[in-house]
Amino acid sequence: MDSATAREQALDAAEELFYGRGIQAVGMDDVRGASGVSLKRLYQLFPAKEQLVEAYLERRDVRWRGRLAEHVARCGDPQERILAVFDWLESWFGEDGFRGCAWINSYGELGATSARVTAQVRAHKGAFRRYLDGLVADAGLPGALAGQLFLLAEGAMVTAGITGSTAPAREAREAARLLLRATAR
Amino acid sequence: MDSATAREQALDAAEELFYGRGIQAVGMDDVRGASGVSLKRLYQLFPAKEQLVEAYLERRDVRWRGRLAEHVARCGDPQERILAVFDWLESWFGEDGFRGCAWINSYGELGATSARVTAQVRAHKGAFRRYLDGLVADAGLPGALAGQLFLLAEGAMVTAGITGSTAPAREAREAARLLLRATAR
DNA sequence: AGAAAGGGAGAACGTGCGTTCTCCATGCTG
DNA sequence: CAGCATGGAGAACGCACGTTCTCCCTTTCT
Repeated sequence: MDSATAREQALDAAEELFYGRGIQAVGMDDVRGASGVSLKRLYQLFPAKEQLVEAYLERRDVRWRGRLAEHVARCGDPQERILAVFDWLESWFGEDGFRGCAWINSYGELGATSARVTAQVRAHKGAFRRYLDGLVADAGLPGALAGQLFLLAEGAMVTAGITGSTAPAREAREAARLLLRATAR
Repeated sequence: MDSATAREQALDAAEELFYGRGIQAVGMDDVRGASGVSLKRLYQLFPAKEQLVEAYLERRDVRWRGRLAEHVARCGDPQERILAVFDWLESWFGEDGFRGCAWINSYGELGATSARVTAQVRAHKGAFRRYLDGLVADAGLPGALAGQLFLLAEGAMVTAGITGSTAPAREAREAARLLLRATAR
């Protein structure tokens, strides 16, 4: 088996297990079993578990923001694009196996012990925040709105994860709509 | 040493350690060292670590909601009371050792493996949500507003925890103020 | 064909930790 | 004083898991 595909398979298994069960609850042996990549090869590709965790978060970050941006870009109107963020959240919350935001969960698990994980969580949230900044600027709205939308989105992710409901996305969307109207005047 | 005070000392130490370092990163021996309560006694009081964790979350829930309600009750005006929630969040975020919401962090750590912890997180968030429901009803505002305020508060807690800044509380307060004005008419 | 390198399966090693046990000191009861 | 319960200190036990090692098979190069 090719080394690049072994890496992908390992990351596929790691993502499903880490996200679904939590990072600390998953052993390297579980990753081996789910991926079919032997322990020897796993440790060649990722010299320690922490590096597998980092690679998991990094790849998921790229994909997550890509999926969001792709969905949002389908909207032409700048204000609609802002609301489309919350529509996408709703469809994400409804996916099988949804269990909250991977970065918020990772922060809860490892934020106090791993500086690398904390840095990756901050980087991910910073990138999402800047993405919202861009959408708000494109709509010609004041920058302060982006922070408020960000908080709504984060609150929705956390609440959807804990309750298992998609409703927070719609509530956040409605709040965002009101804030847009109030801010645009 | 009295059994009741041993229990309090154990819980004091457990709370500081679990909240500050994460639950899984803290061993029963750490709790013993920090509390001065011997292992034998610890296991008499809490037959397993999970029960110590539950007692920690439960006691913190009562205290957390008590402190919030106490602060909010100092405001006479019903609409001001709603905004006072976010003022209290800001002072909480600024406390030494603040590291985000204990329940959100616990959910990230143990939500996938411990049904008891998940239930306690849901109970805590449900109680906070109902508290907001009450404040909104007292102000004569429509119930849908409470859900939006709840999401703002949750987003602020998560973001303050991850970034270590108190700013999310002010951003959430400003968003809440706008939603109040937009909803009140 | 023979040698050598690579990889898989899984045993082995070391450590951390939840939990229990041993041993001993202390203080109370008859 | 004898005896007994209580509790502390810390060793001991069992297990899980991150990491490494052993053994064997396959493939490839000469």
